Amino acid sequence: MGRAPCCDKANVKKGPWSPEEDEKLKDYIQIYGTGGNWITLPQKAGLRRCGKSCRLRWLNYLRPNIKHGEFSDDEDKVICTLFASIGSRWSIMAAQLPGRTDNDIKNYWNTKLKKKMMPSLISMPETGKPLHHLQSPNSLTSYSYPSLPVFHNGNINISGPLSSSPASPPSSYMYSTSNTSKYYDQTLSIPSSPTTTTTTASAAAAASDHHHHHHTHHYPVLQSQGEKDSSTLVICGGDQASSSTNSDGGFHVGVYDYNKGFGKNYEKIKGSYGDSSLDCSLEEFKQLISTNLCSSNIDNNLNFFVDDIKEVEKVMYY
DNA sequence: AAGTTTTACAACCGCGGTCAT
DNA sequence: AATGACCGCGGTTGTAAAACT
Repeated sequence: MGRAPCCDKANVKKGPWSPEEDEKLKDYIQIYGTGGNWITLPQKAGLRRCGKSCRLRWLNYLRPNIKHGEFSDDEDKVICTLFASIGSRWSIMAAQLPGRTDNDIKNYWNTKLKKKMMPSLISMPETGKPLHHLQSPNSLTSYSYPSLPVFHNGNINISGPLSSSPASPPSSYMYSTSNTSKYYDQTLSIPSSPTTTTTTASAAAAASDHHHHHHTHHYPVLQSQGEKDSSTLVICGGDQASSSTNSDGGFHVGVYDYNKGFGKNYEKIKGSYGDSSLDCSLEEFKQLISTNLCSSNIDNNLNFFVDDIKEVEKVMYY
């Protein structure tokens, strides 16, 4: 037999939190902490809420040092960078952006950033062959590419820590926003399935998850290599970039120049450029990948892969 | 000014992994 | 070992505010 039920579902309040409830929760946690048990917390704090709801409210809104309001350009870039390499791992992104929550980032991406980026996706003429012929024959559980080219943009360098938090994840996982223009070799070590970690240390925990039974992938980050201040970004989101309704996994790709925006020679995807372009199917994105990478002016010196552990084609492209 | 549509974001839901009983 | 709750995560929904017609 399991534990006792967490709460009386019929007797808990739902919906927006009142200022009084906020105060109660804040006061309680400031005095007693969460005690590592959200389920008993609401009762102790005198709240008619589910523990899960309290946790969410605290983490996303009441917790100290939460940043609200506009995202900076640097934050935009970090989000784009991470989305390009790891997809919708919002909690990992949040770990790289002090004061931002995964929910914040998720909302920001879905409502603003995606729209900002997607209309400029380049769709090249369908002349390139699909990359399936380059697919790795092996079903690998781990990738680690030496000297991977990484993408960078004018401001983001993937190396040093973004924050100086003592709980910073390993530097191999960190992004900085310094303005120096250098190239770095970089892999991201991210478990294919997030493990149970604390929110603040999720990235570190994820990055150090090699011993765990989860598959650990070293995600290459793509960069157009060329002149020193190239700011071309190859966006190729992971499978989790898709909504849950996409059972075959999402894969987003595009080329973005932070200085100029996306190239102007994009074309409509199945004639649906515009608002509906945001709803491009996975196949369209894959096509985009194929055509872009086979025929684009992006340097061929790219490493490219898709995670086939999750039943998406795995491609290595050098 | 009123009605309609769009946007932004807080909160909920459901899932997978973990853990307590 | 089996069962079922807990936890954290990502996706989705609800709704108030803003923008538009």
